[in-house]
Amino acid sequence: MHRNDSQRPGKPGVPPETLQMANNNFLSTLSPEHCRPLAGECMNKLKCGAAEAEIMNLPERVGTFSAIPALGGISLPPGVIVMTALHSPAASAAVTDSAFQIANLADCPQNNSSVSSGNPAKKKRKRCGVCAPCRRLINCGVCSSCRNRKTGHQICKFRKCEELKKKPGSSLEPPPPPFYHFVSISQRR
DNA sequence: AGCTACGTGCTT
DNA sequence: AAGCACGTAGCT
Repeated sequence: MHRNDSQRPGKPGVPPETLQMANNNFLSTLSPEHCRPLAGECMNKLKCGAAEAEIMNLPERVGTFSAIPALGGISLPPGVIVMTALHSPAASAAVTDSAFQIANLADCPQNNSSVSSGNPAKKKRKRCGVCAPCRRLINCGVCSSCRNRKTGHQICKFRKCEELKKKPGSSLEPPPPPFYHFVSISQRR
């Protein structure tokens, strides 16, 4: 049958083609469960252990700024908007409320120790983790890459990183340095 | 050891 | 040019 090897069993009655892509395909919420999609793969896998803990604890800690260790646990009045430059993994993780920041964090060069030196020439590139395809969590199951998974060894076409689609040499834009993130502590009073 | 998926050459 | 097939890097 057409059971794709990458489709999770999920609901028995639902054929793979009718997977609610909009629901689970993106990291819209932050929970360990959501971060454990098919094939045991989760974007860049949140390797920053401490930072991950910060993320998970965030909801309980919003309100005072103890949620941002980098700020030293400062308490701020409601309505204050904090602008953080995500240079510090800890700070970025603490203010994270979207997959963008998570991916950014996991993808930060400081944490990329795998390609640690030597010849960058022949190394495999890694997905950026922030583009729409990268944020997609579930294979479509119908594209050629999904169907030819056994022989093709390619990721679902809808999940193929935009950066990896480009030729290795053609990354015109250097990575944007600090990514400013606005946090509204209390939207309204 | 096994799996996923990037890189690349070949085919269409 | 696009798609397919294969080797293998990188990771668990």
